[in-house]
Amino acid sequence: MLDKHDFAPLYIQLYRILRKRILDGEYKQGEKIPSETELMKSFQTTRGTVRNALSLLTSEGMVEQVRGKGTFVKLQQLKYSIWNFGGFTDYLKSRNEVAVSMVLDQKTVSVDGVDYFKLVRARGIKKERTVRYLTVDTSLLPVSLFPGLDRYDFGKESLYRVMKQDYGVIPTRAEISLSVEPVSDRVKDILQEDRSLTALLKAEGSVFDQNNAEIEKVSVTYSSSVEFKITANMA
Amino acid sequence: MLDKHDFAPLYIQLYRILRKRILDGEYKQGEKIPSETELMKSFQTTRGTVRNALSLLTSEGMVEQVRGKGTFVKLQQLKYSIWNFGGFTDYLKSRNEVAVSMVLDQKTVSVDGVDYFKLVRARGIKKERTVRYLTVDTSLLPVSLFPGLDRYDFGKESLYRVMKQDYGVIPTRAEISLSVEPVSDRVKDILQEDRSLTALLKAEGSVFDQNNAEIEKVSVTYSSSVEFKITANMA
DNA sequence: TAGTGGTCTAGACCACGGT
DNA sequence: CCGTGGTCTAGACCACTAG
Repeated sequence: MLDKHDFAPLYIQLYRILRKRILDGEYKQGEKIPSETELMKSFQTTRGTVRNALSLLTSEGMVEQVRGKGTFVKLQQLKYSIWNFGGFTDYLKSRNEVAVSMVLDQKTVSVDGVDYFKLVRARGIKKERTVRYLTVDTSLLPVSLFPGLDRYDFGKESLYRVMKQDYGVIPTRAEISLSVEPVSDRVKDILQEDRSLTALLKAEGSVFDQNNAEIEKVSVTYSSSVEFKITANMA
Repeated sequence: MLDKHDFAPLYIQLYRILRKRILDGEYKQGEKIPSETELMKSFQTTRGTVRNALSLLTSEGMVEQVRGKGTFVKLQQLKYSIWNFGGFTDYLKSRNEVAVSMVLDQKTVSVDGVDYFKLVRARGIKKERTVRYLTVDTSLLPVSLFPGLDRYDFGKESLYRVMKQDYGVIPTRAEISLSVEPVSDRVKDILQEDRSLTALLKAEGSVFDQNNAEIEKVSVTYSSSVEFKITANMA
């Protein structure tokens, strides 16, 4: 049931409930979920609120609404085999590579009145005696969620391991926008790119936890030697 | 003024009007546009309709709504978040845009002893009288799977519609590799990119049907105004 | 305090799909 | 025909911003 006095708006509460049911398999892939009218009644709310919740799910690609028929679970989750989001270190370990991180900058910044811990790292792999950096990452982590994060040495610690084990925050979903961006000479040198090259692939977005709270704003510039592969299901 | 008997819903009409004013510079970058209440009055409609229109502009990144202050023009280069594979036409239709295709090349080629129908198209949207091309696509379709495909005019037909309806082939999965690639002046001109720009985002890969048979080799070059968005689940 | 956008209610009519 | 989602109306109260 929805709680009028909850911190979150009703439509967000409903959205979370429906989302959980889908992810838990209560509503299965391709199946019809209750109609807007049914949701209205069972959650004792109005259609506007129900539609706000459903429009969130629709924009996330989790359900599809069809006029005259109903709302169906889509769950076409774009899978990707790609670096970084959700486990650079783990990914490399599974490939029998040794991950290395170099902290380029580390400080507290304020954006729109919110304090963030800003972490800029070059990340790559070590082979024999040589290190090859593959990405330059900038992470913004809310101080409110991760107090004392500046105590860690992220040249040695994995950020995601700390988030999970020491703060109990589990990265669950990432919304990422890709673009081609000009890069500075400094970044080119770090990634061992030729100075004559002008632009690199950049991924920018947010990472969310299981409660759909934004836990990290992230921006990653990829070396041209990285292959960015994704698999998309379009059923 | 909005027309109740128009083909398009009121909020789409209002959305188009506001978008035009922004693109024409009537509302300038960073400026405040009329409040929801003012729009209600001047267009003789209700707040729900106004908010539907504004939420379209917001999701496109053309305006930003700030509680207590107002709605401001963002205009960070209008970005289209497009997932091209599996439904360029459908995607645009869902946004009430008109998709346009221009065939740049069309012939039969042989690769490794296999015959393919090669189709090169520029694809984009039409607004009023102007066409804006967003991608340049190259498709290689096996002649064995699609005999007689050269009869179609893909300046008018949707390739995926023909594949599904006329050949019963349903695109199900795509494996795509992203990279930053130098582009020719010809492509720059088509996508209305500055000549000084050197590289664009390119997606290259294969599309498979429900039986996991490769039905299309594809290569897409994206205009820099396209925002390539993905959602990744990392659970 | 006045104005803004954020949320919510309680209705209404419509176009569409399936019976 | 009925049920579905799509659109629209006409209000309401709230939290936030600014003068």
